[in-house]
Amino acid sequence: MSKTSTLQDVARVAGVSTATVSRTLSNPNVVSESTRKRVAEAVKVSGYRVNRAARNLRTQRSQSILVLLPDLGNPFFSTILEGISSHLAPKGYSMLIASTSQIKNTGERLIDYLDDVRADGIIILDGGLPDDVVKSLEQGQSSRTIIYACEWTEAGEFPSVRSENRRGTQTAVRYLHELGHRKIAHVTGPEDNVLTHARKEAFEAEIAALNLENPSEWIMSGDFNLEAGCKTAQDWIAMKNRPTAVFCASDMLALGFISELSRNGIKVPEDVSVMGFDDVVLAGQFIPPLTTIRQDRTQLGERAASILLSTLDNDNQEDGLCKVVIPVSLVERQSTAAPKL
Amino acid sequence: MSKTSTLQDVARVAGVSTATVSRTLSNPNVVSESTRKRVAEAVKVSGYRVNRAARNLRTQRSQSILVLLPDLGNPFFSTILEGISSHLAPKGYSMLIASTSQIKNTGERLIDYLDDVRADGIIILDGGLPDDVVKSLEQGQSSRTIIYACEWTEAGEFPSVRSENRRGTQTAVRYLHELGHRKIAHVTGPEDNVLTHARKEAFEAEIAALNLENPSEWIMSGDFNLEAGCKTAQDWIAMKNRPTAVFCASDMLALGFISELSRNGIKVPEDVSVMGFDDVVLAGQFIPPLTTIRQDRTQLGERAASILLSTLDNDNQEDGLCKVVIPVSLVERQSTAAPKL
DNA sequence: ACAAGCAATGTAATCGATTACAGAAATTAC
DNA sequence: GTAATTTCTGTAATCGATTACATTGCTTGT
Repeated sequence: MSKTSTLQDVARVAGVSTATVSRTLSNPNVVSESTRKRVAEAVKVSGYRVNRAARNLRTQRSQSILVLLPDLGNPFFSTILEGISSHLAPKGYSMLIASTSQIKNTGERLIDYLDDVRADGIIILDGGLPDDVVKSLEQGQSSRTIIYACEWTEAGEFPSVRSENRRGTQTAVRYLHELGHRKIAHVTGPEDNVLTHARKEAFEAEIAALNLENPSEWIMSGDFNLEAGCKTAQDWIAMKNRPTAVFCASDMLALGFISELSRNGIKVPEDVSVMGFDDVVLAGQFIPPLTTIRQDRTQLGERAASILLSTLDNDNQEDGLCKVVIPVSLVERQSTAAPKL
Repeated sequence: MSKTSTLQDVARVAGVSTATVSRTLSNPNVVSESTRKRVAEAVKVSGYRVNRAARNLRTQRSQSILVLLPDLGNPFFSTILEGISSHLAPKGYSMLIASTSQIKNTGERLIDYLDDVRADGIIILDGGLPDDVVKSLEQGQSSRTIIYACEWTEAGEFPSVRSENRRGTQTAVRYLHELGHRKIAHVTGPEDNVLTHARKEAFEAEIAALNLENPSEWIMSGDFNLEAGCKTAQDWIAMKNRPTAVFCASDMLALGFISELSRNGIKVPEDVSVMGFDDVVLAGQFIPPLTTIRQDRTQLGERAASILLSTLDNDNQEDGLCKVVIPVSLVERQSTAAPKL
């Protein structure tokens, strides 16, 4: 029916050339006041909308950013997405989403998104991309239009935004120590994850610094999810020499841990103190409310988006490979207490 | 440096015309065996990747779908997204994400995404879009390329995929009734939501059918989140004539409800039975594990995507305004029990 | 043997915006 | 008054793929 009108149509109505219309739209101050009005009017009557496909072809820009997550089903990431999106939308950028498992399955190459003119940049929330994929991304100047958020990779050089994982862990351990705990255990995240390593190393360092007991069974390997928390709680129950406090590498772990203990009649924090990391919405409402280290996930997303956009727009190379670290904070709730005598 | 190669380049290498290359790629069986090989070889050596922007312009298709959510930060939707994405990716479609609040803020018109050639179709997860927005979408044949998932709208005619909200609610009430409860309350979702209405009406209908008591204070208006659950729990506590069972319109509500009760020393299910709706990951791990009505959110997303894609591809008009309803099921856990005598 | 049909390929128009370049008009300089 | 600028606008090339139409050569039927 009424096909959407093109620049041509607007030009005809306004009685000017398409070049003038285009200029009026993208750079109003180079045309005269009068044409500006005429064109504005013509745009209005014809209901003109720029055709993105055409613009994208000509400019070789897509005005959209690809966000890569390890797992779409995991609610942990939604807040980060919110942060990213809130920065992108006002600047006219769209947000494309894909999961890394998808990428692996379909055999798509990430770099294609860029070459393709499907995306102008990529925000990666998954530190676990295969090395060859990362290497291929690193080539050319494309590495500048890629940024890691939350997680990062050691397989290549990319700008990144992350939380203070070390300081957060240190804070947690010290807090437990100050409560009087001397037997502190750690439940880690998944084996091959950068966050897991960072937090585990920081944990061990702090335990050493405080001169605390550290049998190897007190480092329990888990995952970031509830199930792993339940499983490791079983391990804790089975221990002869039980730690009086457990620092979990994620809130979900901690919640699973607590819930499994509770099913076995063990009380938190009376019998054991449990801490998490993240401060997900639920942490404050759990029973008991969870003491945890708060990561500002919204800001994580916002900063990543903002850095990416600024390098895209100004292509100011000086910025270099920036690495931004977002502060974390201790949120004291009721899952922790002084140890029983 | 090495600019990505174009169809022209491939054509030159293979010694054929661009038309032939294009045909080989999109419709291999119309070219001869020998050219097919030559072109395949040329594509490989030149590392050719189709330029999406160019293709999009020519075909007036973007090979991407816009998904609109009410609130990106809400983890409820991530599983639906997972379902959508898993269907889109293998078919070569990308997934664009925007939140409706964004749309309202930036004053963007949704229809533009379609006119724009930014998206070929839209999946809407928010039944609460302003009426004028919905109306504008309904015009033209664009209404066919829009589908509501999970929620829906009464302001226009669109295909949709939803869960059995009525039957789910009925199941919940009957289950509580069979446990022996005669005083059953309902905590609703947010005021203006279609799911809220559907569940509330179904609740009232079933209460009437079972001939149960139904004072107005037993319909408590809430929201879908934890906070509302806490607030309404206060209301329950303040009641003189307390219901012995509470059916909440969402799991988050139920979890908030339970956690607030627990803070006040009231035990679930001993003192009151609480049910939710959704079956979020956490429901099974909460203390106590939550009895709830399970919605298959992955399937919700998958079906929506699959219907949308099939109308896009075949544009088989016969399908008409389909309305798919996905079954729900009762998940019996430990937040419900027979009432105290 | 010749028309008709088919298969494979090439030529060139096309999608709709952006922008380099050029030209016209108006302003300023001296 | 003429040259030099500046300001504004138009012409036309361009981005890279797709595809209608034309062409060529070959098969097939009678």
